[in-house]
Amino acid sequence: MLDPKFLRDELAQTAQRLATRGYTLDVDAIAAFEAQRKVLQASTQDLQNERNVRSKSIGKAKASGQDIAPLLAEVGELGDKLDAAKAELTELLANIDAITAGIPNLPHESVPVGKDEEDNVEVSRFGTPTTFDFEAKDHVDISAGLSNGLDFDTASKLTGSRFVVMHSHVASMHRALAQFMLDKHTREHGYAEVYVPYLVNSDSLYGTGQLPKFGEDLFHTKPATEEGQGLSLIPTAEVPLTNIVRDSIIDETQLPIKMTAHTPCFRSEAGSYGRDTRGLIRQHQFDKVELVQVVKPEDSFAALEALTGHAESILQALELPYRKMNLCTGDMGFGACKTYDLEVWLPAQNTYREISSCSNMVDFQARRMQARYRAKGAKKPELVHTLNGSGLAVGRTLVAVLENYQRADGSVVVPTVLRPYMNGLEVIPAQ
RNA sequence: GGAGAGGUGGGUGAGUGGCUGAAACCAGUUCCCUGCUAAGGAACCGUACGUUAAUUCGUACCGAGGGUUCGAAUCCCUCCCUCUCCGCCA
Repeated sequence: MLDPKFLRDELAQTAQRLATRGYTLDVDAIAAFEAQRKVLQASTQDLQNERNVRSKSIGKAKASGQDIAPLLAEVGELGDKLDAAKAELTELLANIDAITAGIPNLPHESVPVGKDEEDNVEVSRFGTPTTFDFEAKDHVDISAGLSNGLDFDTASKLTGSRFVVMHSHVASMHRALAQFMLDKHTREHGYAEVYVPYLVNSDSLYGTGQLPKFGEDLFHTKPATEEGQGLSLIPTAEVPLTNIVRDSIIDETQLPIKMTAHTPCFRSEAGSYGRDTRGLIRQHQFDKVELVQVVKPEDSFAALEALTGHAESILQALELPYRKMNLCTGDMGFGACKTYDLEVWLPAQNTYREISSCSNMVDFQARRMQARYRAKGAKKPELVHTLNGSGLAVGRTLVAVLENYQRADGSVVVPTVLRPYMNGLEVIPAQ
């Protein structure tokens, strides 16, 4: 959510900046609603003041034994007028809320202006794309030669499409990857490990920006109605981790807060029917190790660089070739002010694919969550800045390892850093 | 799931219809006294929105949402959460 004052005062400028990300701000509607709001709010408060004053005088009159009947008669129609004004104001505020809650974040000035992923800007590259002196297989074919490591048929029997069952060494490598990531972030990068619920309420989803606009991307435990309090499966650990600081005022000395969690993530993938139907790339359920930081406003852009570096360090340790992209205005997520995507090299697809997305949300989520901190000596608490990033998506990392570490005989080498987590196994043998 | 008790400001905790935006204590901030590895005294000390020259004034908020009333932290209803006992269970 944007600063309502800024939105009001800099309406034209806001509209212009939002246009770069393909969002059309209804300037006229907002201006009209705001003008109404100001008048209506003032008049409603005046009515309330009058009622308070009169009620108080009734109380005093009664206490001193006077007859209060005439006073009561005077107040008669005040209540009706007040109720009407309140109702009108409530409706107006709801209308304004509906608009502002759906406005995406403003892009940072360092974000390239562009329409879609074609306009993202490559920042850096690590490693050189893996090449083979045999025809590279994709992870589905590779795993088929490894005791059916990835078993999509059984998963579709159990549940449906876009789910997977993993077997034996592949399952254990999947676990090893998550363990390795958590260990690295907690031991080397200063993140505190956190275990969180996988079901969250709608307040949490509103706080991080999934609601009210993107409810259809989530799995809900019961139909999400307007009043519904049904729980939803988390689409990312960003939701529970970030909402830990919702509705709280943090002492300055507690910042920065750096948290990491390994969780499954559940996404309905409603808008991607034909895309990535093969393999592990786009699943309804996947594991991810998430990084979240809560920082002081002046630190957030430096924190984004650091956090992205933490995610990169996993790819580097696994010696997977990747590139770092600065997302353009048109390709960024709803709440992001600036985002780096990390894209890993997938030989079979002969391309780079997203494996991590690291964003600085600045005060966008903090304002929705009312997450603030108090600086020493400051009278007013100030909104914190929040950041999050995948460190990394475990399923896609498994894909990248299988494809980049495959050998001509169908076996797959286990990356050195994972071997301690896999009982010293050096190679997953072909069947 | 059953029975009972509760949810008040950073913390503890008063407050059952008006003089309570909220006692008291602790923590915190500032000042005074004192000079020493302590203590004593005083003041300040919630958040948001609107308004103002202003820390001025106004409005709202005592788990959330409704209701009763001229007036609700206080009464009624619904929901959420916490605690105790019982049941069940990984």
